[in-house]
Amino acid sequence: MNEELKKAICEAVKAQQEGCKCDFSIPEVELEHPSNNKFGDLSTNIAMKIGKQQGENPFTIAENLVKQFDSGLGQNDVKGMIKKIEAVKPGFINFYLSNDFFAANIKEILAKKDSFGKSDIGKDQVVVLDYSHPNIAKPIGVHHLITTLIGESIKRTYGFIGAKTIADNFLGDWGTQFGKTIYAFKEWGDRKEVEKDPINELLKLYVRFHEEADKSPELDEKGREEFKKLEEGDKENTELWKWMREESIKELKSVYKRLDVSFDYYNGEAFYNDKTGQIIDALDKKGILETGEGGAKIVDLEKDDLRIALIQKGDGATLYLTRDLAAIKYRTENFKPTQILYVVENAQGLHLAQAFKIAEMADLKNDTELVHVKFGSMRFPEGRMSTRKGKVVFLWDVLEKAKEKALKIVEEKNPDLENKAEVAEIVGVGAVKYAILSHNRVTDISFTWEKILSLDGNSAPYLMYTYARAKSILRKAGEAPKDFKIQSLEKEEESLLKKIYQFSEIVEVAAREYAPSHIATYAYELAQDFNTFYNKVPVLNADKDLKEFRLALVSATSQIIKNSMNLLSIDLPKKM
RNA sequence: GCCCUGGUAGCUCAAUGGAUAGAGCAACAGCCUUCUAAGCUGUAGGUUACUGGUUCGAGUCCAGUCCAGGGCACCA
Repeated sequence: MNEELKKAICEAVKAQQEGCKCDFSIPEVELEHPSNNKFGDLSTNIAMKIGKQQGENPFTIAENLVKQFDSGLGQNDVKGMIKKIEAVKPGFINFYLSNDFFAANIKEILAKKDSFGKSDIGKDQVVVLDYSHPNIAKPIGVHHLITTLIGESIKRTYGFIGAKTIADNFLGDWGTQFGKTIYAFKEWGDRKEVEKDPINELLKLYVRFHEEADKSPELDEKGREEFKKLEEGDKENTELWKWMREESIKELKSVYKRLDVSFDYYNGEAFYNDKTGQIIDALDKKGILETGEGGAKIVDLEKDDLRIALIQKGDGATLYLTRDLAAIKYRTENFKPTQILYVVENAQGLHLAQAFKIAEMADLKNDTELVHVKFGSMRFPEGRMSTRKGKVVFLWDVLEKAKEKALKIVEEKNPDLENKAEVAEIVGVGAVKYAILSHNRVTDISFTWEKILSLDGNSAPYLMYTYARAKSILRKAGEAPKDFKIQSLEKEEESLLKKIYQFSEIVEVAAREYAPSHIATYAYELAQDFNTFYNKVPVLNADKDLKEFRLALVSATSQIIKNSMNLLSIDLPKKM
C-alpha cells in the first residue's frame, strides 16, 4: 500500500513540475501515520519539502497536489483505496483509506493466515546471527535472556521478510575461566558431587576460586597455567573440559527448548581455537601486528580511537578477540553472509569495534557488514550482576517462579480449565519473555522479581487473554464467514481496522532496526483496541451482515496477534 | 583523562524530525442477568536533566554543562 501511494505521490509531483515548468529535484516521499485520527490514515510532508526548496508557500503546493490527485489518481493502483485526500495548514497532505481497502486487507489476512505479513524484501540477504553465547560450566542467568530472546526474534523476523538466516551460538567454552574452574576442581572438587548436579557444583567451585583469589592473588596465575595446559592439549585438562562442556550443553538445550529458541550451529570459541594461528599470520603479513609489553602481540588502533587490541598474551595463549576474528573469517568464508549481527551487550562495544576494525584492515570479512546489535545490561536496582560473586538470578528459577505464579492465578480465575499446568507454563514463560522483548533494547533493564513476573497491564498474559477472548467468540460462532461487506463503522471498529493493516510495516521497522520491541508494542496496542471493541461492540448478537463482518474482524485480529507473537517466539493458549 | 550508552508522569517504560508527548503500575471514582472482569470507562499526574543552536516544525538532530551506567593490555 505504502509503496503504491508513494509512487502515486511521485507522479503527481512530476505532473505538477511539468505544469509550472519549474525544475527541481523531487525529494524522497515520506509517509507516516498521524497520531491523531482527524489527520487521516497516512500523511506526507512532501509539499513542505518542496516549498522549502522552491521558496514557495507549502500549503499552496499541497493544495495543487491534491487537485492533481483528484484528476490523475484514476490511472494507477491506488484507485479505490483512498477515500479522501486533503491539504492541511502548514502543508501536510492527508490521505483517508477507504472501506474497500480495509475489507481487502481483512480478507487477505484470513486467506494467508500464519503467512500474512511475510514478504520478500530481504530475499537477497544472508544473515548470520550471533546471540545467546552463554558460558558453559555456569548456569544460564536471567541476564542471558536479553541476547537470547532478541536474537531469536530478529532471526524469525528476518526469516519472515525472506532473508536466509543462520543462528550460530558462539558458546563461551574456551578461555582462562576454564583454567580457573579446572584448578578449583582439582583443588577442592569431588567428582561424585559434581556428577550429581554438574552445573551448580561447577559454579560453586568457580565462585570459591574467586573468593580465594581475592585473598591470595597468586591463584590467578594458577588459573592461567591450567588454561595454558588445556590449550596445549594436556590430556587430563582436555578430558575435564570435554566433560564440563557436555554436561553444560545438555542443560542448555533444555533451557532453549523451554524458551522455544533454536540454533543452526553451536560453534563455540573452542571451535576456533585451531584457527587463531592463521589469524595471527594474516595480521602479521598485513604488517599491523606489533609486539607489546611482555611479548604480547597487539594491534595499535589508537589513531582510530580504539585503543590497543590484544591479540595474543605474553605466554602465547590466545584471547577472545583472536577467536572472534577467526569466527569472522570462518563465517564469511562458509556462509557468505551479507551481514553478521552480534547481539551483544553494550559494554562490549570497544571489543567488537576493535574486532570489526581489524577484520577490515586484514581483509577477513569481504563485503560482509558487521553489526553490533547492542543492548543495555540487566542490573539489580542496587548494582550489577556478577556470576563470579554469586550475585545472579538463574534463568530456570525465574521460569519456575513465573509458572508457579501463573498457576495460582489460573486456579483462582479459571478453576474449570482442563490443562491448567500447561497454560501456566505458557503464561509464565511468555510473561518473562515479553518483559524482556517489549523493552527498548538499548537502555538498561533493572531486574526486580515484581517486574519480570508481572502478569497484568502491558504484559504477555494481557495479549494472551485478548487472544483467548477472540478465540472464544470464534468457537461459539462456528466457522468464520469468508465474505462480508463493510457498511458503516463504529469508531472502535475503525480503530481496529487501522491498527491491523499496519502489521507488515511494523515487521519491516523491527527488522530494519533490529528491534523486536516494536512488534511487542504494536501487538499490545492492537490488543488494547480489541478489548475496547470487545467491551462496546457486540459480535454474536449483532444482525447478520454486521455479525459476519465483525467475526471476520475478530478473526483477523486474533491472527495478527498470533503472527506478532510468533515473531517474538511467545506461545498463546487457546483458552485461559 | 579519553571513549561508548542513557536521562521522558511518584515508579517502570513507549513515542520512524510532524500536528494536542502516550501506556502500565501505584492512587481515586465507576462498569459483570450480554461474546472470558487476567478486562473496560473516567479522574489526577509533564518546563521530556539544563543551556544554546539547526529547522516551517525538536523528547528526537548538533554543541556545551550536569547526573547515572559501562569501557579503556594479557578476563569474556
